[in-house]
Amino acid sequence: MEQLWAADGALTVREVHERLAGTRDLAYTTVMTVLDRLAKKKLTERERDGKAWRYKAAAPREEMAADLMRDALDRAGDRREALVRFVGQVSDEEAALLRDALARLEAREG
Amino acid sequence: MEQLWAADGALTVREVHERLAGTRDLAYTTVMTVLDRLAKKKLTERERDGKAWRYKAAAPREEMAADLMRDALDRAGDRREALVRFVGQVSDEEAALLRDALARLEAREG
DNA sequence: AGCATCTACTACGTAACGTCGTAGACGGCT
DNA sequence: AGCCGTCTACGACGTTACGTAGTAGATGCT
Repeated sequence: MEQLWAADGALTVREVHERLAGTRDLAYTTVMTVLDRLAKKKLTERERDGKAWRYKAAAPREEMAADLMRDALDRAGDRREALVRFVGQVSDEEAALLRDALARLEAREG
Repeated sequence: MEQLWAADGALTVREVHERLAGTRDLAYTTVMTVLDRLAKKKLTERERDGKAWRYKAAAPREEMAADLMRDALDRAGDRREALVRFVGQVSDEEAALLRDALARLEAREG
């Protein structure tokens, strides 16, 4: 149900429901409940728009992924070991991306 | 229930149960069920030892963490962006560890 | 044969999640 | 004013995962 991230800005329940109508046949209230629960979990923010709520992702998909990676790392015990294993699993391309990201970080922080 | 990783090698249900007896007051069968379920999920391997099973972690805690990090990354959409955000969240020390791990990888793979 | 040990199977409560329905509030149109 | 459509709030149900545990039955030692 997180294809809401695929959509762009802040959407109302109706809009999300309409966008989903093509691929999935969901009740309007289903979409509502999900959006509401996401909001409760702070994964989504909402603001009033007339009588309706307008939802938008609290953080982009990529931020969520990064958060999950952090969580995983935090449960590792030996961080060094976990990181070593992680980069060992990663594709060459991803390793390059990582190096790049680290380089940028260094540049930004000195 | 994953303090089984804290223990070292392959343990039988009874042994795990005994080790846990100090901190948690669990029924023998509880330990058994958990170990069995972990085995079903391939998180643990078991081999016969007389009539008993002897369980050992299929992968160390750190490997599991690395796997989770991979999973998270795979759900990211834009990997580059996710990695950038991830290194942005990471502590200086962890960034250093990461750099180190990448350097080793490079050395090993050419 | 009897007893201890161990496994397999089942069960129960709780929690999260996807799915949905009903009830009620609010605003526009006639 | 009264009806109708739109939207929300809240509750509900099935499924799955998980922690906990009991019972039944196999197996092996004495």
